[in-house]
Amino acid sequence: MNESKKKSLPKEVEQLLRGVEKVVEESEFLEKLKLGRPLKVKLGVDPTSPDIHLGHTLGLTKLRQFQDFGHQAVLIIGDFTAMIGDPSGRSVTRPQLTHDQVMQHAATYRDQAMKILDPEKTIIRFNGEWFELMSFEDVIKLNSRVTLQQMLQREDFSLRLAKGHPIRAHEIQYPIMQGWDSVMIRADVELGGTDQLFNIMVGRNLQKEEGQPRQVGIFLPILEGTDGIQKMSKSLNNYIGVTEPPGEMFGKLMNISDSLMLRYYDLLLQESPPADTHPMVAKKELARRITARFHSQADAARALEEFERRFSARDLEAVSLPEFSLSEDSASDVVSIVCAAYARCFNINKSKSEVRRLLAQGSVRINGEKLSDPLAKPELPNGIVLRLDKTRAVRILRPS
RNA sequence: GGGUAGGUACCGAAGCGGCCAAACGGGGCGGACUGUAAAUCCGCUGGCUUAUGCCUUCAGUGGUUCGAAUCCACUCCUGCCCA
Repeated sequence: MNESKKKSLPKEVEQLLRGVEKVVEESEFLEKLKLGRPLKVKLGVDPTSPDIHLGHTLGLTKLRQFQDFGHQAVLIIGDFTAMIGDPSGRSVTRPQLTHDQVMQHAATYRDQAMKILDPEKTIIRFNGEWFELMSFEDVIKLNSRVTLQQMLQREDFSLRLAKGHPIRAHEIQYPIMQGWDSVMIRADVELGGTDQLFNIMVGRNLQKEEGQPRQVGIFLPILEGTDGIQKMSKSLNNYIGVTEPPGEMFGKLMNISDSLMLRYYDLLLQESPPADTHPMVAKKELARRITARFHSQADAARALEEFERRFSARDLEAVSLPEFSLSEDSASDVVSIVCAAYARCFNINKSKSEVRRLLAQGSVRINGEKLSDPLAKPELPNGIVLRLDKTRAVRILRPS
């Protein structure tokens, strides 16, 4: 190791461990860094859904940091593990996906991950590469190294056990497979959320048995979803996707609670919110910066401006809205119009009963006036704004 | 394979022949108040060309009954105990 490298090491360690919740084992990590070669840093992702959200970005951002220090990032796309679904933190068996579905997700997933990682310096491996080749005999051998008790100690399983909920045999394969990935790529470091503790430890054990140096587990905090309580996840619908349009991303961020905002500052920006600032102002800043990260400064500035006009000044007229064209002949009632607007402009299927409820409760408005009569056939001149609910409105377009 | 307890709406959970589209809680949604925050309050939460109306739902299929989520038979699924 040369002199300059030696000097920069403390800084490197400090940065790489910033925002990290736990390291197993820190001393081993320091030893590995002193080896003076690029470390193989593994991050596994399961393409169980086509989108990645802010929760995933914690791991990706950390991986990027490793890349920037010259380490080798290995992104494992768990095409085989995704078919099982990680049982971590789950109280029910995940629905099983076909390999085709998984591969479709994987493609979009990779693109999104590369928004954060350096594509030139990232090795991408699919774990199907090795699992596909294993015989049943190999699988049995692999399984013989782990005891059922170890598996069942995990909270998610023991809870299900206690509650009498089923645990299917394939689910306990998951940690074994994830661990085997580490063996196959000879990982030096594996990144993961704190909920990955068990899975990553299995990797360590398997590596040891294979005579490899054990990987170091670096555990990142779990990002709460927009509800502020549960882990951000697609299935709980409390996520902010990295490909969401700027306006939506900004809006979702503005909708979080103040206490969650502190958390997001901490985890996503790795800093504290500005002192002596109104929470709302701080939140706008958070929303702006995160939006800028996944879009552009200009997009973020526009999102902020639109937000202020729309929600602070309550000026729907001046804001860009989806356009809903109404054909001349259709003298439809409000219910059908609103229903169609939801469907065409927002891809949301609302039943007519549901729309009637919204009407009755005063959600639908024109010029701030509530339209509560479902049978009404209101005047809807060209260009007028039809408010559907708190966050959605359309501009009516009539062919002239 | 034997025994036993179960399978109810997004989730948990009542109901155990008519008053059941199904209590209650959670979640979600809408409204009021706000900072698209929190807290609070009110309302909604199967569908339908608003109808003291009709249709589809209580694992599935058949049956008993004027009438079934509720009773019977078989099937499928799950937990627990035994093998």
